[in-house]
Amino acid sequence: MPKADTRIQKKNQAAILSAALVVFSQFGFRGSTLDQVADEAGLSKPNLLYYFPSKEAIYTTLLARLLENWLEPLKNIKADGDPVEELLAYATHKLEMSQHFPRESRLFANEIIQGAPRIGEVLRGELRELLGELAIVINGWAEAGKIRPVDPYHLIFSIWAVTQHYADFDVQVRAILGDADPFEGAHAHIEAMLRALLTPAGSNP
Amino acid sequence: MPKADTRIQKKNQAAILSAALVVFSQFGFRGSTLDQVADEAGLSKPNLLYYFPSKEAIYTTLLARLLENWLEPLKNIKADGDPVEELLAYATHKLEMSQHFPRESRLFANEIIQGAPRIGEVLRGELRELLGELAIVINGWAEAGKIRPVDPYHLIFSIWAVTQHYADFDVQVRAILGDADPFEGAHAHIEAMLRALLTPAGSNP
DNA sequence: GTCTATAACGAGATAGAC
DNA sequence: GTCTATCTCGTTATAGAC
Repeated sequence: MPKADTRIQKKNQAAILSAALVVFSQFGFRGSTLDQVADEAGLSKPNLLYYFPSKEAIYTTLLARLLENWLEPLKNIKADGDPVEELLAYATHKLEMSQHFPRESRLFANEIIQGAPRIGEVLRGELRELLGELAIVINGWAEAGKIRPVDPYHLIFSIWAVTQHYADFDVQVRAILGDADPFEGAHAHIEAMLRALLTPAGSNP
Repeated sequence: MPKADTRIQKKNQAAILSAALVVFSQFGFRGSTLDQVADEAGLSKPNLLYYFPSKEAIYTTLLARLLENWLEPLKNIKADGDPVEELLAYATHKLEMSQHFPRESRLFANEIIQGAPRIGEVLRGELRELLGELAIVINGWAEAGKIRPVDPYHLIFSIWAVTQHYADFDVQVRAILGDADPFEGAHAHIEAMLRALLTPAGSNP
C-alpha cells in the first residue's frame, strides 16, 4: 500500500483488493495469477504492481483485513449474558458471515488447508488465547448448571465447522439442495442442534 | 495409466499417486507442480509422465479413487437398523476417515472450494440421488417417532462439516489444542451432540 | 499514473540417448 | 524404462515511453 492519499487511489486499491478476494478465494495463493486479478479489477497488470509491491503483498493485505473480522465476533460473547442465547447469537452471526461473505470464508479455508503458512502465528497466539478465555467462561456456565456439561473447545469447533461449511462447500450444498435456499434451513437446524446440546435437563418444555 | 502389467509398474504407479496425494492435497491442482510430485515420489519428472500422460491425468485418477471411498459409507446406513446408532456409526466412520486419511479429505475440500470443476457432475448426480434416498429414510424414522423431527439434508451437512473439520482445519485445531489429541474429544462431543439432537423425548435417562 | 515491452524464471511436456 | 537436455509457454516483476 504505497500512498493512501487521493480518492482515485483509494478506489483503485479497493478494486484491486476486491478482485484479489474473488480470485484468491477460489484458487488459493499459488493457484492464482496476477493476470486474473488484473482482469477482474479492470486494470493492467503493471498498474496492480504500482499499488502493491508484489502478489504476496496483495494476498497478505487481504488476509490481515480478514483476520480482524474473523476474531472480533468471538470477543462479543458476554459471560454475563444468557449462555444458550449468547452461543446461539455467535453461531447465527458466523452463519450470516458465511451467507454474506462466502469468499472471505473460502480465502481463510484455503489458507488453513494449505497449512496456514502466513497466519500460523496468529492461530497459535491470539486465537488460542481468545479461545482459552472463552473456554473458562463456558466451563463456568456448565459448573453453574446454566448449560449442560460440554467440551468448550469442541463446541466452538463444531460451531465453526457447521457455519463455515455453508460457505466453503457451497457448491456441494447447492448441488444437493437444488433451488432451495440453504441458509433458511441451516439456521433452524443449527439452532435446534445447539439448543438440544446445551439446554440443561429440566428447562422449559 | 499406460499398462498395469508388471509388479514394478504397479509399485511406481502407487508411489506416484501417493506422492501426488501429499502435494495436491496441500496446494490444490493449480498450486502443485510436477517437480514437487516427482521429488516426493523419488522419481524423475519425465518418468512420471511415462506412467501418466499429464498432470491432469494424475489428479483425476486420484479424485476418482477418492470418490468411491467417499460415497460408499453413505450406502451403509441401514433403514432397518436403530436410527440413532446408524447415524452415530456413520459419523464415527467419517471422523475416523478424517483421522486416518486427512489428506484425502483436504484433496476433496480443495476441489469443492475451488468450485468442483471436475466432480460437479458427480455431486449433482450420484451424490444428490444418494442423499435423496437417505432423506426418505431419515424422514421415515422421524415420522415413526424413532428420532426427533429434523431436516435430513442439514443433518447430513452438519455431520460432514464437523467430522471433516478435524482433517481440513487440522492446523487450526492443533494450534488451539496444543498437544492434546483432537480425536478423542471430538468423538465424544459429536456423539453427545447427535444424541441430544436425535434422541426422542422420553427415551431412557 | 498508466501503458507497452521485455527480462528472468518456473513449469508442463517432449526428444532422444542409454 | 529411465535418464539428461531442451522446447515452449505462462507468470512475476521491471524498464522506460507517454
